[in-house]
Amino acid sequence: MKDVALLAGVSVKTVSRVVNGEPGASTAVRQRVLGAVERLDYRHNLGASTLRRKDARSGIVGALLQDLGNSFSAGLLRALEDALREPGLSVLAASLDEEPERERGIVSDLVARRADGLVLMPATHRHEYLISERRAGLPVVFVDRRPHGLDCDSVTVDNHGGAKLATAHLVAGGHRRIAMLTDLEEIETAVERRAGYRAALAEKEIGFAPELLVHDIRSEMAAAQAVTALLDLADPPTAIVAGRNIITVGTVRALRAAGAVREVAVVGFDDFPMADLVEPPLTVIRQDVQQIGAEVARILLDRLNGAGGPPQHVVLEPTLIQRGSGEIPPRRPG
Amino acid sequence: MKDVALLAGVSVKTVSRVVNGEPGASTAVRQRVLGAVERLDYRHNLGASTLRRKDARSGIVGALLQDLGNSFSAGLLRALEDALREPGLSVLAASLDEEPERERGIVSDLVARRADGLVLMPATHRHEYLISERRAGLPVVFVDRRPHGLDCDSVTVDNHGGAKLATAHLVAGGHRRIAMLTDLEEIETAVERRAGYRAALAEKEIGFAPELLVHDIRSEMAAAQAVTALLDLADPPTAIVAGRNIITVGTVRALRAAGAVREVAVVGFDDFPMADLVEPPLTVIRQDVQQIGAEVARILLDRLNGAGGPPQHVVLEPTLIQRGSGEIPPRRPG
DNA sequence: ACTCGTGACGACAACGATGACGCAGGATGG
DNA sequence: CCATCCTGCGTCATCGTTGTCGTCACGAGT
Repeated sequence: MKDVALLAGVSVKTVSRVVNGEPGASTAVRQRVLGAVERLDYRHNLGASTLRRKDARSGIVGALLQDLGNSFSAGLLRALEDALREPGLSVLAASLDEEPERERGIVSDLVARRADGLVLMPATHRHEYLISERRAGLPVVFVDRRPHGLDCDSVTVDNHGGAKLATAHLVAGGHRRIAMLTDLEEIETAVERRAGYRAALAEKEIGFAPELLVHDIRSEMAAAQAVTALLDLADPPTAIVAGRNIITVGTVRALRAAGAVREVAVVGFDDFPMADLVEPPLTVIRQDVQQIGAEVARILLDRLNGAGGPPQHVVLEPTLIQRGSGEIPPRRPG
Repeated sequence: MKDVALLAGVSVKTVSRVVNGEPGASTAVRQRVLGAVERLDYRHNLGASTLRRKDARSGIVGALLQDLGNSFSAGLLRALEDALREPGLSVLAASLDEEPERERGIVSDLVARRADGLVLMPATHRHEYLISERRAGLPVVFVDRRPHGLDCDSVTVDNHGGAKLATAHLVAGGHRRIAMLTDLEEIETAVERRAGYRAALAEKEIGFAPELLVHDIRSEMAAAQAVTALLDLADPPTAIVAGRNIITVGTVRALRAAGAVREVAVVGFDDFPMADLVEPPLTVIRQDVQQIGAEVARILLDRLNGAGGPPQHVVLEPTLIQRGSGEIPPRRPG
């Protein structure tokens, strides 16, 4: 910038004025400065600028999601990006992969970068470590999972209601032996979905069969193996609720391998792009990622605009999309 | 930092030493400083730090992809993130949506942020505007599309070869009336794929039928409509090469609507998660996003480590994954 | 002619941090 | 006992930019 000032024959402050489009520079000077900028390939240094400025917005928002490669996180990221672009915010995205250490590391990196806000799909279970950041005025919005030990905004989906909806739908279809497959015990959404499943069974007065509730399933392969084992039971399930994206895939794959794809009903949690083209077309519980992302962005932007008030906890209702796999009737025993 | 120094009874420089883990601070002083840091909730300011430092690495890499919500971009982002995490780099991700203006805007933002490097899946067709950045030492790696008017690293897929492979596979299956659907005329990968299709036809001495080559298809719906129109031809195609992810989806949907899903062969470009569960299972040309991402990261890290030398142009070969949809034989005429 | 306002611009300090250097005091070697 | 080195820490300038305030010229109003 000094060089530009020298070449244009003005002071650095004037260059600053021109670069920032501030008033107080005549057209002639402006032209000279812009010419010099061009000739010297000068680039404004945003870091130094935010350092000096009073309000000091870095223009960065951190998006700490579970896995940027899966369609849920990716869709959410995209929705966030769209809503944050207009106000001039950039998104620094990271995958946490359920690793608490990574979460803490990336959060502290973002704090050091003076991010304007954080969107967090936490891998940790306790969030007290964020209290000091919140007190310092950092807006944090939790997504998909609620904060614990920390009072701050969140946008979640009614997992309990969603799983209940799925299970009740199968019961209404005549099923009594309904299995459920979920992720790690310690993941909150998985716990809620299990609870929803049990609540639906209880409401319909169907006994809970422990052997039909399988958890700690972390991959497609694990899901497929679990399903294969379930089918080998003396009294196998006639329907399955798949607690998550990849579990649904593994489930369908196992059913297909067993030739049971038209015999056992399936309802998956989480919709995905080609679910209607699978055979049979998949009935799913859909969480609207667009809407989730838009809500998160709305809350974050409000906070950035100085909105005070108590934390908001938005809970969105998932919907049941019937496509066929969930409407397969139970096989008549014997 | 001043406050911390005051509370700990030392100079700011000493605080700096402790915070950065530099030698030259006794254990006693270190403890006092860390205590003060804790009490005052002091956070290191990375912006100020990189401003002052000589080497001035911001630790940010920009990833400008087409659409973070689609599985190709998302997978690529994930692969990049994984490779860049270890050397301590964060990824600032953005979707370009084929909009040249957006590309320029985001690039200039990243330059102003002093990003350490750029990964670019360009929406623009000419890249001279990056010459000055390159000269200033900014590493830029193009991905999926080659640079034009600029000599810099790139990692691409052999689109011509991939499309040729798909087409030849259908020809080998006995097809003669093979349609191809591609994206916008101006998108380079689409152009290459069309060329590969025509090359395969020419090589097998099959006449090119203009009515079977449809382009400027931008959505699932457009693809579906195009396919429906193709089926209504007097001499409809017996096989279709779908030039892209969403085109494949639209194609399958239209075939299904027409009840022709077992009559017309389909080979799609780009694999996706549940392609084997679709009915019929989809034969596709797969681009290995993991590998692409890893190559991009490798080149970028080399450049960051000061590797000189001429630009590298890595071209990866896509592979044909046979699953069924591409192996449907042609319907016997009449 | 004098004041006064206004617009264009510059001088200077400061944002938060670190590099270069300096200085005191104790350990070391001859 | 002195020269020398090392350790531990402080002082100062500086990174690139902008907020604050001052200066100067010029035109208008009386």
